[in-house]
Amino acid sequence: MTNSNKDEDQSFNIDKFYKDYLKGPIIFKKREALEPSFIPNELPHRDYEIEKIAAITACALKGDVAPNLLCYGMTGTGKTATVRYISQKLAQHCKGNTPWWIYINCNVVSTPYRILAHIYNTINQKEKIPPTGLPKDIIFKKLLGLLDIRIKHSICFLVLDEIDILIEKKGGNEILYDLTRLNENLDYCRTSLIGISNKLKFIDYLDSRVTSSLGEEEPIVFHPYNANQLADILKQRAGIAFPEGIIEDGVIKLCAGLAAKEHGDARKALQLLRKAGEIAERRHNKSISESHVQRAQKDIDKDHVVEYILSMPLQSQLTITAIFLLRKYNKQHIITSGDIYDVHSELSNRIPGIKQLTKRRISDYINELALAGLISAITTSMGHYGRTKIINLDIDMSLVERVLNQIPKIKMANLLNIKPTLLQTDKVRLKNNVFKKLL
DNA sequence: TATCCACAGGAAATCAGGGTGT
DNA sequence: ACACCCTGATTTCCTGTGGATA
Repeated sequence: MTNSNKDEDQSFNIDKFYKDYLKGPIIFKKREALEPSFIPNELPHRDYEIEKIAAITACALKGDVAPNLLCYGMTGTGKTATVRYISQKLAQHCKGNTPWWIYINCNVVSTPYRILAHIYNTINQKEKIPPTGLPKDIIFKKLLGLLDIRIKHSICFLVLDEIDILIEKKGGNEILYDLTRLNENLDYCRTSLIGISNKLKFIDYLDSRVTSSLGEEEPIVFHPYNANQLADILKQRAGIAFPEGIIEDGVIKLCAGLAAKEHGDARKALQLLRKAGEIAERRHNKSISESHVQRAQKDIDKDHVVEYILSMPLQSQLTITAIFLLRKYNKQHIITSGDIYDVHSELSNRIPGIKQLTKRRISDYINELALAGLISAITTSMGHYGRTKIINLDIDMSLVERVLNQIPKIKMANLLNIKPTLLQTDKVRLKNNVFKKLL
């Protein structure tokens, strides 16, 4: 994995490991069946939603444009899967002009320019639009031409997944408006938009010009699955993914129950089952038991934290390092955003090529960390002593230390062993005493 | 009751780094 | 070489704020 555990792993023998691995019992028959991208032949408990979307999109079979459409629902309620399922079915029943489906995940393809370029590049694999450099209106015109020439008299569905993220950014409303007006500028081809959103309230931020066009049809709401429904989904997928008799009694129920607690997230349920299977596989067990699921649950939470921290920009990692140090060297100390700023400044001075940031920027980083659930930050007024955020680390200190140690620049500068100068002053001690009284 | 602290957080501007066509 | 484009990160500028204190 990393070279940080070198000492413990000295005796690791990779050849033996692979040989043993192959000798172990077969747990998976088809692992992909548990992946979020897998679309099964049947989607249990989504009949109502399938029927509605099928009704709205059916006119594409006769070559007519379908009205634009919005799908709402929390993560793991089957929105994307349902839309993909419909696209497959529609293609099966189409004679002649099969509609095009272009998927855009607005979390990945996140700017107006890139959305236009992505659509263009999906249709035209030969001559691609560069990732940056051209004016937007040029791309728009090129796209119009391409749609008329390549797609001609067919229908093109543009699926905007996680559309709420697009709206939050500047220019999001404009690009949506442009996309809703594509048909007015096209001679032959016709396009329909399907927006998929995790948030219900995102429609409030929508430009009224966009709302009227995107809200032609009543939005389709995907309700969370309950534990029984999740169990049905798991049984179906487990039947594909595992050979018979691998799963012990109660495993499905446990996965379903755990995921039902998290707003009925089917993705989480499937992830649990897959992870449990992988743990069983690694331990050379012949079947998957409830203890594997419990272990999987713990691993998933930890993995999430580790992955998140490692994927953050260095400045953000330094912010959490600052919080870590404040906690490490003074357990009683109340941490405020000002403290974090001071320590962050001290740390950034120790890493070559890293700029000291402003308070404003640190404030944003603190909010991001809080949003990710790594810390909690509560704005509190200390009266005469000002208004600030009181910050607490919400994850295990030893886990933070281990992860931060994996970041080369932090490890090299030995940041985790620096006692912040801030904590060595009397100023902070006095402030801390006043704050404690007030709280 | 006015004051004042230490920020919160919105909006717009700026900068650097990727690119374009001419 | 040059003028221009797009993006993401950050800075600058700004107004707002809850409640202990004088």
